[in-house]
Amino acid sequence: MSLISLVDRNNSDKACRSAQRCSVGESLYHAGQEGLAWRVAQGVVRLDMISPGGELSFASLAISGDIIGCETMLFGAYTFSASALTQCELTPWPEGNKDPASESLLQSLASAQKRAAEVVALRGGEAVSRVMGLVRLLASETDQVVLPTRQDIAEITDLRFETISRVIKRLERAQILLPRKLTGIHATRSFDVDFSLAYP
Amino acid sequence: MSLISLVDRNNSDKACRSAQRCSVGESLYHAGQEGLAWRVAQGVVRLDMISPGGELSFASLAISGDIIGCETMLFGAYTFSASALTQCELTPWPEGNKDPASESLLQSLASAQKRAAEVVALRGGEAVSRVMGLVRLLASETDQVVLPTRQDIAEITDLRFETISRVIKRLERAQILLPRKLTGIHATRSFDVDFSLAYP
DNA sequence: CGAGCACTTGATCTATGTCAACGGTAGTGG
DNA sequence: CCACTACCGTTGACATAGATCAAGTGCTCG
Repeated sequence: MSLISLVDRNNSDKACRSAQRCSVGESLYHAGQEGLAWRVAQGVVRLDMISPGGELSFASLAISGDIIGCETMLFGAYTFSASALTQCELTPWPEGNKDPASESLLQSLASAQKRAAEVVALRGGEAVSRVMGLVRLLASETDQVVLPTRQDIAEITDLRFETISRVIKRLERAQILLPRKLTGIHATRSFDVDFSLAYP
Repeated sequence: MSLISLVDRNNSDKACRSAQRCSVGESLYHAGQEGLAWRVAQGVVRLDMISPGGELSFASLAISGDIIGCETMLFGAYTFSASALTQCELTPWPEGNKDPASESLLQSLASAQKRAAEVVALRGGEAVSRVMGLVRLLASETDQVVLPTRQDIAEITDLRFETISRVIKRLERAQILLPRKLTGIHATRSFDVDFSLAYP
């Protein structure tokens, strides 16, 4: 968990009116700021909230199709901070010039509740199954993943990064995760590794 | 976690068109059934989903103001099973005869996301703080709680009931939870105890 | 009375946390 | 170019919170 003051120095936030592509690890917006609501068109977004101690702590995930930041339309400020866990694409919401249709809002509400249940499941049970749960979520439809940092995975699953490191190594040795050093387009950070899932 | 076949034998579900009061522990509806969507007007509801293994596993909480079961309006069946963690009151949703206004849906979406973050927080950190977190959630606005069974608390916080028992006893001895045997109206089960929070 | 359920408590085990050392890869500045 | 710092990741040794197993209490219900 980084201190807010540190996070605030990161000025790479996205805030314009058109569709946005963002790369792994990138910060999208911060709690307390003004801004738009977005639909996650591609990828997985990590949401954090400001804990009583003033640090950012993991709050939830949003994946393809989910709406994030809609609090701004009610309160004029984001409740959560958002960052990209995988490559992702955001489009401003509500879409086009039409009013948010209650049909689509109802769908969003239902899928938000489903998502919540999935995230809750990532924080229960044994370490291996939590990590695999997250990997499956990240890999959904792709079966190729660039994993977030061990620290990110640790905060999402409520484990320690050393544990995550050991778990992932174990999965590699068991040939369940098959690493491939990234050479091409996707590699944004030196330590990025592309994994395929042997048994998705 | 009980098997579905066992749970299905419980026929005490609520399903009529008017406001419903339900007492602690009562089952409200089951995943897969048809039924209405509800607004939780009072109390706290536990939602479970059917895990891969076929058992019911804790999915989320809904508290005063939240909308539950709205999936039925889209899919014709509940995704989750619901049961009352505290005394609670449900009103059919959408309210009255009006269409679900997109304003109120937007609010519901935002508060669902907030709720998700709260539930996630109940599954991280030390045992004591998880339990206290839940107790505070249950006691919000009342500072008097009838706790759910240790087993319920255990499933919500991803701990074991023996651990919950030890934690609660510890909090009692530290005078943070002040037990009072229930005599009156609220006691629905022999083992119910009313707690006040010393430092809410 | 016996069976069932919720709870308590002790003894012991273990998965995960904690601490610490080390390697690889930028990036920065002299 | 090299030294230096800052991350990210791996691995070992050891500590511990919580899990597991087991026994026992009190209450209710038939």
